[in-house]
Amino acid sequence: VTVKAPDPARRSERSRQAVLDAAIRLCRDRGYERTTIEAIAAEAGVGKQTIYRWWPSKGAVIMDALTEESAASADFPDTGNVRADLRRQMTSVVELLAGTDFGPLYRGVIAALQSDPELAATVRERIVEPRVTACVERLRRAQRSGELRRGIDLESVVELLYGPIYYRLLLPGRPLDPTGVGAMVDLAFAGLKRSPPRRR
Amino acid sequence: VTVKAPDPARRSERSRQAVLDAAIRLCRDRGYERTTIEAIAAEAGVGKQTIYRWWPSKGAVIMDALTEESAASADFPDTGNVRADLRRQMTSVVELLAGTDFGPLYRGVIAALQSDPELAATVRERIVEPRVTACVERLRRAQRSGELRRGIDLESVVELLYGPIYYRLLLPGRPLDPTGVGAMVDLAFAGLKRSPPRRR
Amino acid sequence: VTVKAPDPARRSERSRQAVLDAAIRLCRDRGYERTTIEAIAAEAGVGKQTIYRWWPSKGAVIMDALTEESAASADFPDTGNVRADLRRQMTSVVELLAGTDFGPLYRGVIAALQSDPELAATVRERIVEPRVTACVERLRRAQRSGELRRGIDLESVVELLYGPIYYRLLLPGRPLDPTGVGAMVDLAFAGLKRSPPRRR
Amino acid sequence: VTVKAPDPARRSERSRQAVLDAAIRLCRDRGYERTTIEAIAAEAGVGKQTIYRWWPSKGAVIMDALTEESAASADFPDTGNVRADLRRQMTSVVELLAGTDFGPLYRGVIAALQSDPELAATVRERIVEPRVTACVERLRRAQRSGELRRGIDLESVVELLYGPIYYRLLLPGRPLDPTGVGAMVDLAFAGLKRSPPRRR
DNA sequence: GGGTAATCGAGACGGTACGTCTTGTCTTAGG
DNA sequence: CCTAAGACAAGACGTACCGTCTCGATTACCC
Repeated sequence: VTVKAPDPARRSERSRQAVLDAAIRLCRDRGYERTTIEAIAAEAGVGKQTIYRWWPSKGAVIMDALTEESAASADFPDTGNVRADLRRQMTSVVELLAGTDFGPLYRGVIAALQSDPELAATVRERIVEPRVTACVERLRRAQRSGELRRGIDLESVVELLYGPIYYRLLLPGRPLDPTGVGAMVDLAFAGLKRSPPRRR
Repeated sequence: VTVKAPDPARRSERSRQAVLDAAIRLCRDRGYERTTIEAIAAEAGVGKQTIYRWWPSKGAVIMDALTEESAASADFPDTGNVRADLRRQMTSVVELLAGTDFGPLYRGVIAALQSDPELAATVRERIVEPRVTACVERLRRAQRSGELRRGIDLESVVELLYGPIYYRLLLPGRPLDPTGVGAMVDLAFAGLKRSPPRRR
Repeated sequence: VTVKAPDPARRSERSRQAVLDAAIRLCRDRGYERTTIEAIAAEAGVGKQTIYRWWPSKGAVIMDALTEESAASADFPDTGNVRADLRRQMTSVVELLAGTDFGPLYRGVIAALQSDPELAATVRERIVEPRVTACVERLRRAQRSGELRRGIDLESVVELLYGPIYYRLLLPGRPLDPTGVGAMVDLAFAGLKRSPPRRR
Repeated sequence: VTVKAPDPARRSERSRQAVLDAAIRLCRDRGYERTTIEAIAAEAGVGKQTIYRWWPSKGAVIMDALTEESAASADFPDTGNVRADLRRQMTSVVELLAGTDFGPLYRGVIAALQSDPELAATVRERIVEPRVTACVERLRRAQRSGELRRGIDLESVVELLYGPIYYRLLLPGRPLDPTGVGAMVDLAFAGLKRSPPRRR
């Protein structure tokens, strides 16, 4: 038995926009958790069925709304100085997460994704992977040009760079702060261990 | 009007245990999200009121259950070799998160905490802060003994170490894997940048 | 503003038949109440609009289907013996109601008509009145020929004859049974009261 | 597997009354068909679950409301004159059906019962059978005392008396009219056929 | 050791949202 | 212009849980 899929050609752009707008508006007003599909439909002036027809879950709606409003490209700058480029990129990521609606909404999506494999897949494909890939590529270029050590796993480097950001986004304690991101990148670059004294 | 607080002395240990056991059991069977207070009460053979009397939320119950079963101390080993100690410690953390029930439950708690400040505070106090503090102290000793560079913010180091773990715990893509943790610690120690050639 | 009436000349006979057939089929399978316009359209391979264009309600569709398949005339036999004619006629009515699909469908229509004046009017015109009129006429002839008492309201007689049938059709308890109809007619003819003893 | 039945001892009389009142009020205002369980719950200030817990269907609620407000006994008067007693009784039935809220509500219940066997059983037990039984008993006494012919099936007599009432209650055409009921009873008593001329 | 007060299991309660279903209208493409 | 198809706004359906409440029936403490 196959589920009858709706025909995307007949989709009402008007309703789609209304739903995404309403979702953003409600999340802003009452937060992700207290925003319901029921309320989104009412706020958007749309039948609930229209939402269920085109999105599998509330998280998916918010995901769409998120990628709609900030179609922020995953592209990395490449000025030839990888550390400067990473500082700039990570700082702008944190500014987005800490300074706009994006942060709280994204936190909600990540929370939802813990128990929603379909949403997890969407987030991976649409958010995580593109950025990982772009970052890895930038790092590879830096590695080739001798800015980075050889023999290190670049995906691990991505995690070393993004990990602390997610840590502060999702765990209570020190909330995200764009001003400290540069130092974090520098720390990752320099490493923890004491440099051996240069021989004179 | 003061809220009448229940008297802890009269609390039924039997019920408390039954609730925590039932919570763990249900979360294991159907996952955090699909576990309800209703079901915990039924499974534990306990009145719902008994749960609401002693815990503020489902997340708080799971938190208690979690800290009950793994009263894993936050203590850090100190063998004098900080890199080895960190490798051992981080590896055992990842083993707990990836190899036991703890991981999925903890993911659920972190998801819930995104919209529950009270739970967030509990997690910070009972889970995050003790470990951060213990880690910072171990790092400080290492810094004093010259194993670590001076002038680096130790809390940031903690985030650099734990960040990638939470990244892989909470984001879809590469799930946690205890075998790679050591390399990650090494990477953080060595840093990304190419070491300048030793002068001859 | 005038409602634009559809042009009957352009009506698709093919669709009309498909709808009526599907309606009968679905009512037979799942009963009147659980048959929906949605399902009729799907089963008939017809757009919903096509149904809404030509029929005002589900009840009207079933009404059409009913009068289509059993175009049973309302004509009364007239053999000169009114009691025998009524016995025959009422028995055949009950046989139709109790022995075919007609009964359950008709019950559904009568149920629907309680809250649908338009359907009520249709049923009155197409089902009830023709039969009442035919019955009254037959009774009038009987009255003239001296088989029936004079001075009795013939419409009331019709109700006395049909009433018990509808009673058993629509109320739970004794369901309709064609074998008892003759006795019922006899009872109506003879009346309840004890005949005064014939004088000797 | 047994369905867990709610405990009637814990039932809230307050809610029960509020539901029945609201049901009557809404049916009066918008009719049986357009009254929804949703609206009854809202109007009564009651959770929907409370309705679903205690009643199997909307029809059952209305049934309760009906038998609540008119706990009209099924008793028959017995003055010794059966025809007069029946005239009085049938007239008061018709007055109830034609002159109060009872009529429209009862029509709705009978409509619903056509596709709801459980409701049908309730109506049979609570409305139909008691009245049939009471009527049969009164008729039996009349039969014994010689007011009625012997050898006639008394249940059929009940149908002969009530049938025309339900006919006019449920079919479109001549609506119920209390003033004509007496004549109808007389007609049933006298029968249709011309009395044989008394011999001189 | 008897009174009394709080906790306990149980589960009904007023609510809210869920995800589904159907209604009757509207839109699109094809004949 | 009718048709098949089906998206749409609306809103009721019956279910699941929420957090509060009201019951008796145990406790466990105080006098």
